Formats: sequence, C-alpha cells, structure tokens
Amino acid sequence: MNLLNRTTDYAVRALIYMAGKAPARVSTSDLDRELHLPRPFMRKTFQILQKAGYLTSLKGKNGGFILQASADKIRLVDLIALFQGPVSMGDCLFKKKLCECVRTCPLRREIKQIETMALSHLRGVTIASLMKG
Amino acid sequence: MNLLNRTTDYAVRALIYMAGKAPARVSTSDLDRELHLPRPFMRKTFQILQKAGYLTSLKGKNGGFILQASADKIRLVDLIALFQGPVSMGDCLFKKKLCECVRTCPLRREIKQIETMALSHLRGVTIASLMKG
DNA sequence: ATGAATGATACCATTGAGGTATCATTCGTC
DNA sequence: GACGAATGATACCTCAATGGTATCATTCAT
Repeated sequence: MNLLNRTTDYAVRALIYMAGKAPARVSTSDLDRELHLPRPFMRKTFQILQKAGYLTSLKGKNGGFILQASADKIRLVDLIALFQGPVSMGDCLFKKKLCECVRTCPLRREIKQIETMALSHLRGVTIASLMKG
Repeated sequence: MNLLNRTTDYAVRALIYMAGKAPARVSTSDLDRELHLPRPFMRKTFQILQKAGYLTSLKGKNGGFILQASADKIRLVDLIALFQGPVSMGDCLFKKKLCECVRTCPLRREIKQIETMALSHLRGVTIASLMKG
C-alpha cells in the first residue's frame, strides 16, 4: 500500500524542482533532461496541474510551464487528491445494506481515526516544507 | 485509497462472527448463509487464515473451521499484513539511483511519520476490541 | 517556413484484485 | 460401502486501474 502513486510522486518532484527555479519557465523536456521524468508522461501530468491552477502554460518555441502557486500554498494532500482522489481510507467494501450491522461499524470508526490523524499531518506538508526538510 | 481491501474486510467480519460463537465450528456455508460472504471466496480466504494459525480445519461432513487464536490476540495490523502485505506507505516509486537525491528524501520522511502513527494506532486494534466497540 | 513546445485525446500493456471452477480427499451418516 | 458435505490445492477468469505511448492540431519565436 502506497500513499502516493507514481504520478503524484513525479508531480511532487517536478514541483520542487520548479519552485527552486521560480519564476523561470520549465518545459517537459527540461524535466526529462534534468530529473529523468519521462516526457510524454509528464506532459499529461502537467496538463492536469495546469488545469488545477498550479501552473500556467506557454505554447510554441521556448514554451513550457511557469509555477503559479507559491510553494507554501501547494499542499501534498491536495496533490494526492488531484491525482488519486480524496484521501479516504475507510470506504466500506461491503454491500451497503449490511453495513448498518452494529458489529462491523467499529472497524470503520478505527480506520476513520487513523485517516483523520494522517490527514492532519498531511495538511502541513507543502512543497515549501519539503524543500526545507 | 483504502486501508483494507475486500479480502481483509471479509476476514475481519468472519473472525468477529466466529469469536462470537467460539469455540463452535463454522463452515464457509455458514458464513455465506449468515453473513452473506461468498463461499468460494471465503474458502480461499480461510485457507490462508488456517495456514497462518488463526484457524484449524475439519474436513468431511460437518466439517468447517474453529477459531484457534483468542480474539484479543488477533490484531488488525497482522491481518492486513497477511492479506495485503506489510503496511508500508512510502515505498519509493522512483528509479533507485536518483532516490538518494537530497531534495526528494524529505517526502519519504514525512510519509514514514504518517505510517508510524498509523501503525501504532493499528496495533491496538484487535478482533476483541472491535467486538466491544 | 520551420521547429519546438503545449492541447487534447485516444490508445496500449501490465498488473492486481476479486471471484469462479475443478478435482482430490476426508469424514459423518445412512 | 455409498453418498453427500465439507476442506486442500490449484488453476483459471474477468475487469479496472495504473503506467506509459502516440497522434494530430495549434501556437509561437526565430
């Protein structure tokens, strides 16, 4: 079980890199060359980041992406949500009807507690905090 | 992202049920009839629990499984490990070589902290504690 | 005009999860 | 002893998600 998938992982690496260069323009070719993040894959990833408002894009020669948000405003928890869906560890896996069952609800409650702890910790992690670390 | 997958979820439900009936014999047909846990699936699941020492099995007519461990000794964290592999949220997703990179290691460190918190909480959760809840 | 970049989208391959099926074996019951 | 119900072992199947690639159109600096 991994908290991050590969897309999120790459996105974080790329954003840390860009934050270090801000406000410079960075193209997916740069990312491929400098961080060895596969270009076709990052193109897709960056389009998502752009639509989400983290980046602006410039087309054409010398185009690329510019970091829009400030590093301390980019939270890891939001990136996870963006690429993997909201952090939720306790979605019930059983047929809805039976989940009313008194016996099994404590299970969800425990998991919910863990989720809450994880989330509150995650919310404090930003691109900026990762750069300092 | 779910902390438990369906197999683990079903196993927990079944074990709670068995603990309530202990030391009675329970067959996968019973589980299907009483909890609506699909029999073929539970057969596979229970073989794993048996090999892990949680259950003993009786073959033949009137056969089934008997809960071997006491409910307060069956920890959720161990069931997760059994069916999903050890809880580890921060396996590196990048090519090993580059993971030495100073910049990205803080990411792993944060995730490791979350993992540690989650694990310490999880370790306290047992079949017995879930029955009380 | 050309080349390098993104926008949009479709496509592909691999893997894992969830679930089923089969055959052999065991054992209680008639 | 025959039969039925159960497990032991194992192979198989299907589907969705993930990771990754390819293509064509468009934009823009030179």
